[in-house]
Amino acid sequence: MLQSKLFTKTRKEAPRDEVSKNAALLIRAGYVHKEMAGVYSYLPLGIIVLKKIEEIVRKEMDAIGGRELVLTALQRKDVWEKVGRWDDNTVDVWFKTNLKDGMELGLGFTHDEQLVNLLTEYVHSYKDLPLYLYQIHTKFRNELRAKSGLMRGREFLMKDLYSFNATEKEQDEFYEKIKIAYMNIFRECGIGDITYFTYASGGTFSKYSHEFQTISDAGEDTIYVDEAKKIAVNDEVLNDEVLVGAGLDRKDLVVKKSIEVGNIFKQGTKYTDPFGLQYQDESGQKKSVYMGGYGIGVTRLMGTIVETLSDSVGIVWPESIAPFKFHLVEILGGGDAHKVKESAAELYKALGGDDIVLYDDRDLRAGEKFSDSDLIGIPWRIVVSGKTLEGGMYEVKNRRTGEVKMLLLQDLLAI
RNA sequence: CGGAGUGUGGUGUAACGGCUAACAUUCCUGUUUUGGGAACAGGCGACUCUGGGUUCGAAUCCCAGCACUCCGACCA
Repeated sequence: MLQSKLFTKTRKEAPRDEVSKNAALLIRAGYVHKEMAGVYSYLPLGIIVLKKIEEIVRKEMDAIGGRELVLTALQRKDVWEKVGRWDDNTVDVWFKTNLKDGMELGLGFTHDEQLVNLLTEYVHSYKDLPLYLYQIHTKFRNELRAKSGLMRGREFLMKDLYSFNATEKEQDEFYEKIKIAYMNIFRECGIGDITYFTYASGGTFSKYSHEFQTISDAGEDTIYVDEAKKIAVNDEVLNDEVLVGAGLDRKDLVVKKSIEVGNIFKQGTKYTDPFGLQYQDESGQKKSVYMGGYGIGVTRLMGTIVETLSDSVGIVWPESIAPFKFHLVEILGGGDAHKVKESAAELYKALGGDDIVLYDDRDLRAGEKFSDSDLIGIPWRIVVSGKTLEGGMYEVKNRRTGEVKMLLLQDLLAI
């Protein structure tokens, strides 16, 4: 991608009202635009990152039998009334609207009810199970207070998977698989070593749920971490019973602030029973379906990665989700501009072109280009200039470590 | 929803109740430059959040509303 053609612009200063580190950097680097409190538009650079995160999530969900679908953002009142959750006093994050004829609609803040209701038309037999359905979709929540940039928004992207099993045992087996899939996702997104499997308070059905918490001072949660065992307990359920269940000793725990990047719930028949979602087993007997819900805030995950991995001069993307692998920066001054451009264009192709390389072809001074490069945070910066042409090598800088090396083309391609 | 703070060109800031609202940056033209946000010259860009009030006169003082940020509560 030619940087001159990329619809984006960096800025030296973040807007004064954007205090959170993740949003300030993403705005300055041109990934997102703030529309209002808790509501952000994603610019071309931002959508590339978001899509890469989504692809990691999809890959892991598909690997454990997930099937993707998209439910509607507009939701029916009658479906919600079946479980008594339409009332604003019960659910305080509703955004509601009306059809022209006055009928009330809700903008989905979750899709458990809607999906269960939908499945009553499709699931009747043990042969229809198990079923693992997920979507990556915008959620709307009328938060009393949006905050922390992308972390707690009113409109945000979420991956929500729902499991439907014939037996509790089958669900438990799936639950173990999703734990692994989730840790894979966070590891692939570069925050595996600071993200902890965490015991948390449960829903109505199960005693506990589990969360995935990433250590960060910007977090809203407080957790107690056993760093050796890589397990944590949320402050809200810290008691002896939980500690014993988790195999933890109070004296091994350290208290940390953290961001909840994912959570998983066993919901039992909490939703399936009210909707009458049942199946007939081999003997023709009707039985309840066991359900589970598994969420990852995709945009929150993006914010968390920026929040935890960036440094004083800008964002540091892990290679897996960086918008580009290489940032090719040509420096025209002090050399034969024509030759430098020629060399840069050749290298651009050799490295893989449009999707792999962001090519800073803008006619700017070196300092400004380097600053932009640091801010945007692409893993490898490659400088082509009169200097590098002379030596027949390329200057390669690792954004994360800051290490600078002079490499021949073949070594560069091997990165 | 309770408390606090802040609203001035796109962005960051300035302006005693008193001249045509200033400076920097961004952006546009041109010249000269070119390895860590260059220099010079010229130019575009603001009903000072909105509505009332006080005053000869309001960006400035008062009231109300709205927005944003922070703290708290809340967070299936």
